[in-house]
Amino acid sequence: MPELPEVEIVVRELRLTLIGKTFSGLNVYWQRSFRAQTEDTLINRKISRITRKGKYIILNLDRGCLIIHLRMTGQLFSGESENYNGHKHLRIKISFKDHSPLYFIDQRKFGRIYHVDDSGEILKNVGVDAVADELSGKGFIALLNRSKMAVKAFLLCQKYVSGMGNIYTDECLFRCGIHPLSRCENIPDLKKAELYLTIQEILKSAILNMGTTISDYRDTYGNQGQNQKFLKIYDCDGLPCSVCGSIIKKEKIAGRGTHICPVCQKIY
DNA sequence: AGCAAGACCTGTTAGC
DNA sequence: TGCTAACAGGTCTTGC
Ligand SMILES: [Zn+2]
Repeated sequence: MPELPEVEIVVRELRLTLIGKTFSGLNVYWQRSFRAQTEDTLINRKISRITRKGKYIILNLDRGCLIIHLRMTGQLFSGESENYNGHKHLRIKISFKDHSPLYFIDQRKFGRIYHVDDSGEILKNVGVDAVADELSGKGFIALLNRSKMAVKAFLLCQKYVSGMGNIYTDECLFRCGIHPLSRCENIPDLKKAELYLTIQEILKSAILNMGTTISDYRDTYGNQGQNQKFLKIYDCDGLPCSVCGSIIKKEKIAGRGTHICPVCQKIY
């Protein structure tokens, strides 16, 4: 469910509610949702800093860190407004010394919370964050030049650039007129630069719109995003393309449902 | 190297 | 109406 913009919203909210808090309790209701990869205990650890890399949320503690990935249906609720005890999909409840809770709700059980000494092992195969300052247009073009992969698979795999998921990949490729099966290295340089700028623009405006809610996504207060109102290709199969009027089609590419305008998007 | 398919899960919807 | 198959914002692993 959540891609970079949705995770960024969650991270910004967690910074306001969790920084400085000390753990007092941990209840795990679905064992596989929680992985302790350290001998240390969470109780009495204090949250100092909260960061994000791609779709990973990193709670830096006074010793070690807690890394959270929401995968398809994971949700974090601060529990300020509502009580989620007994919720059908409650997998983990974290309590703090000030008695405030953090609930991890996850219908499909794909999400994970890891307690580790160091984030290095989990993040070692995750590429540079798509909206990080370290990723320049030049750097992005250099990555594409080194790959013979289909561009959709390249953007989804997280190894080179992290944070893009199925929605934003389809949106960015459509807006650039690039077919998802195009080989990265074959895309013209001008189009590679356009793709970089489009990714920045689409992801950053989705953050301003508080993320995309198709069905499950909510922020930590339970609010839906607004960005779904601005999607031009994702979930638009059967509708006319906003640019040329052709009927938008859907096919399976890189293992995912992929939305394409058969006229606007060229295969390179 | 790159790709496809299956696994991990539960719930909703489309089609017969 | 009721059953079944397909599908869903994501990784992982395995095997060609
Ligand atoms: Zn079109």
